[in-house]
Amino acid sequence: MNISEAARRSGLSAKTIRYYEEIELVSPAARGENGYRQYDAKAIDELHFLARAREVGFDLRECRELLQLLRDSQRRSRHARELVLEKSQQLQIRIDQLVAMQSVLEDMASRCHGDEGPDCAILEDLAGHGEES
Amino acid sequence: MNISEAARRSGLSAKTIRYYEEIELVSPAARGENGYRQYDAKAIDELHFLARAREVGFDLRECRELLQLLRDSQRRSRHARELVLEKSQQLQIRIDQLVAMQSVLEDMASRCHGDEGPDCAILEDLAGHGEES
DNA sequence: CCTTGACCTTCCAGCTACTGGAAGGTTTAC
DNA sequence: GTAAACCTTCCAGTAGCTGGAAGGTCAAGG
Repeated sequence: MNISEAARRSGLSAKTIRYYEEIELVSPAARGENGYRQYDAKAIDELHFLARAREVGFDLRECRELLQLLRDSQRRSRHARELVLEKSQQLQIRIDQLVAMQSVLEDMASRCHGDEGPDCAILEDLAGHGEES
Repeated sequence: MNISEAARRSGLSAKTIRYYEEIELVSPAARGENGYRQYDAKAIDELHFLARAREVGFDLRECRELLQLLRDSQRRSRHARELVLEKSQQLQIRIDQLVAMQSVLEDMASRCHGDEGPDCAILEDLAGHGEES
């Protein structure tokens, strides 16, 4: 199977697959006579695993760790679970930040006329006249 | 006022202030005899405005636009309001994504023993045996 | 047999928004 | 006098790709 088919099946782009090989996240693909990369089911599984791990928020360093666990028959599931719970906490922190940011935006928008005149609560807010925390 | 004091008052780092000048987000600072950058209250106001805009999620391109509005006495507050509401929607989309990612993580963690053995619902999930959407 | 289009290869550049660090000049305090 | 704490510029690196150029390969149609 060539790289574009591997891309289609794994959920990664061909570019990304080459990139993952370059940074040695996955082992170098086998090559056909013509120099084209060849992928078998096992290789696709690893690529798909990476795509899924990225989708739920793991960065490439963490993906590397997860992939090692996947390959290691001596692994402890506690290890994977810790990685997942830590990531979940990180996401929670980020979510809280975004929610807070959004509520500031909504508050500003609600106090802005949003008309054709220059008076604007938003710009006044951002300029921060009056509040210093 | 020197750059480190400007940094302290605006909420940006000195590095960031120099960077904003380099990319012409702010106009070049005045210089003292010794070549040091000098900041007055007006300059601080703009830097502080940028710090606040960044905090609520605007990227530098958007900050540039907001800064133009701040400076423009002919502005329409509708314009600023649109920017804010659009950004709020973008944040909502990102929040929804993160919440979905987190719920996948929590679900996986809940089904993993997290013990010293190799059996791991998380790794099985990520490997995606059985589901193809 | 030739061409056309869709593949594939490598390599280099660019994106966002900074941050770190080197090398060197200045100012201030003791 | 000297050490600490400023300041300057410039270059490199971060994350995770993505786009594009230049060129090789392959399958189908005329």
